[in-house]
Amino acid sequence: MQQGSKLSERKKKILQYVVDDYIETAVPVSSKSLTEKHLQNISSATVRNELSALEELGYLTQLHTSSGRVPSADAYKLYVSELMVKDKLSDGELDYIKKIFLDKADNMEEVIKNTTKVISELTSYPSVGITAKDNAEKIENIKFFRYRKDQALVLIVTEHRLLKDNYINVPESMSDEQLSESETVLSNMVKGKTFEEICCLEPELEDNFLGYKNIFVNVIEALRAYMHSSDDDVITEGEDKILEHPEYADVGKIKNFLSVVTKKDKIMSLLTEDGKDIEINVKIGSDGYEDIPEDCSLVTATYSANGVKLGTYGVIGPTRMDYQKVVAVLENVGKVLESILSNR
Amino acid sequence: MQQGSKLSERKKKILQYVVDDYIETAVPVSSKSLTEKHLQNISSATVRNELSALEELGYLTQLHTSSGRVPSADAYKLYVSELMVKDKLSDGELDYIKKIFLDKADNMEEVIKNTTKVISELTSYPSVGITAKDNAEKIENIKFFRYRKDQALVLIVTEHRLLKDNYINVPESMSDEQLSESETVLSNMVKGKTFEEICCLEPELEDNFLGYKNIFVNVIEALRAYMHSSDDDVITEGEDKILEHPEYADVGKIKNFLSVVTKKDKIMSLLTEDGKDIEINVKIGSDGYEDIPEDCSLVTATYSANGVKLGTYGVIGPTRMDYQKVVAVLENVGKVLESILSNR
DNA sequence: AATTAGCACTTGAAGCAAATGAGTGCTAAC
DNA sequence: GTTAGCACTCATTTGCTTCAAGTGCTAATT
Repeated sequence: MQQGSKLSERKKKILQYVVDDYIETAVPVSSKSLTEKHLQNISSATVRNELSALEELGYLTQLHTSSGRVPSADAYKLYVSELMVKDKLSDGELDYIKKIFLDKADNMEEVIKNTTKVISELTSYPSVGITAKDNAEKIENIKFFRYRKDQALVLIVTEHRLLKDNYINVPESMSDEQLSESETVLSNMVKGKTFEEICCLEPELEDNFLGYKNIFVNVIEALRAYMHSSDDDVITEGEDKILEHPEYADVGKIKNFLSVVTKKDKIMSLLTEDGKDIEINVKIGSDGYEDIPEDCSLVTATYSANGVKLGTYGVIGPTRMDYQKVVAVLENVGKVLESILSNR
Repeated sequence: MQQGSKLSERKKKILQYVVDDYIETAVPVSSKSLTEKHLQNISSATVRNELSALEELGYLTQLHTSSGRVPSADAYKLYVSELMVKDKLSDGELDYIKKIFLDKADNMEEVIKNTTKVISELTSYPSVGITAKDNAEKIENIKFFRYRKDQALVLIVTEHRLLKDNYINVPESMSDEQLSESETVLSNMVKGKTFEEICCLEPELEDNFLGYKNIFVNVIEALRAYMHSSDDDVITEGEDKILEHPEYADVGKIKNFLSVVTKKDKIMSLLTEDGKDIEINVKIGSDGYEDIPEDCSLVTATYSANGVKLGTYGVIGPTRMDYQKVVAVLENVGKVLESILSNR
């Protein structure tokens, strides 16, 4: 990977203009257009020499000998990390982010859904996200709600979440009092324990369950299933936004794109990584990530609040993507999210 | 609207073959191909005469003078109601339906999600559905679960459902005992009442709330919000399946299609109607429904179990749609659904 | 040594005409 | 009522030319 500093200032400037223009117009950029728009004081021939050098260095490519230049994956990466002028969001956009999260920050599900939604709406690219599911998260309370003779909803309160999608079977012969008692016993037992610790319990082998063994087996089974289910943790939003970009005028490409975005396990593995707070990460398909289509980029940020990792969220779109906007949105969403969740 | 019986048997047969072939191949069908595939005993000239007559009657159209014939909206409607040979699903497909619903029939949400999912997967078209939200559904029980100092989850058990997505604010000053007492009072009060009755209550004006007025106001507010929210009741699945069909090779068309399918209020109004049990209903875009794109069809069925209407589900796709398969899937899903939910 | 003007060369895109062929409609015979 | 036969239509394909945008290279200039 090339170091940006190896390039002369002029080369950097020219490369920046090429990427700027290409992102804006989607048309390969020519030496002539560069001198007309940005570099009136040097001639197109000089620019051609520079472009040729940048091509040699691997930052630019040509579709054919007589076409303008197009940035390479390396160029985009350099652009995001060094060349790009950082964008600021408008006040309206900032207000929009704040409003969304203030309106609906009651439960984690809403927050997470809104995160991908906001990102997708403001960037106009499909967004993806994973919720960090923390094995070390402590359980505070467990409650059963029997809503049918043979079935109960299991409500689990943790440090950061309320889980309410787990169900267990309850023997019809069991009385409400017995169920309530088992709830108390189990609740006391799990209080302060982490998911990991609880999943490792082997109720079959223990004695202190006061006869509620099968209930406990069911609950632990449900917890294990929850911990190992990866599906619900991947959220995508605005997949159809990809259609609005000119490089996706071809149905084959759209299919290819969607076949990746809809594969939750692939998204999962792409987003799972140890990023620091709101550190922007760019992955480009043509750069060896086989789960990202050739002409796509994935730009992500990892969010935390109160030192707890919330998850990794980002945008997936054409390599020719409005990185200025995307980075600005990701950074600001992170800030708002953190500030809102911190003063809970 | 033409009556099928006005057509001679031979015309019906020919029209059926035309629609069959066109659905299969997506290519305008010619007199020659008809005589070769289906009508070896009559000449292509005779078929041409019949086709010409069917065109006169409004069942067929030509793209240009020297192209084959394409069915009109009327032809498709006649095809579905009279001409089409009813398809049977394979044992594998039937097992698939049963398995899905048996695995996850615990809660209504799952059932509903799986309904659209199964329909979409088996037909390979996008599916849509609305859950019948019955004003007259009776509430059996209400429970509060306080998971944070200032907030509680409201669990509502009705005849057919468990609602668990409503939250209320709780004054921090309120003790757990007080909340539990308010729960008992409220639960007794609503037991056996319908949503409609409860939404009409005016807690501000009543006295018998033992000082829990603001909790009750909050709950009723949440219930009203739930009853009036239409968003959650519309479910769509497999929108991307539309890409697999050759008539959607054009991105403009795809956009147009998605702009309709993603508008929940439009879907809502299209699906809201008084259909009988598993009665198949076909709406064709070019037939005056302005919310359906020109070249699209919407095929729906309304499902019930134990005499209670569950909702209306269906498929939206190109007018040139595999109606045989779609109708077979819709009918069978309805049957399985009914049988599973009836012996609860 | 860097810059630039000038020119030859490449190449995709656009436009056009001719050839192709699938399909119809119509007429006259069966 | 059916059918063979033929003229006619029209979208599609193919090959060809022209056009313009853009580069690379060389030689002159600063």
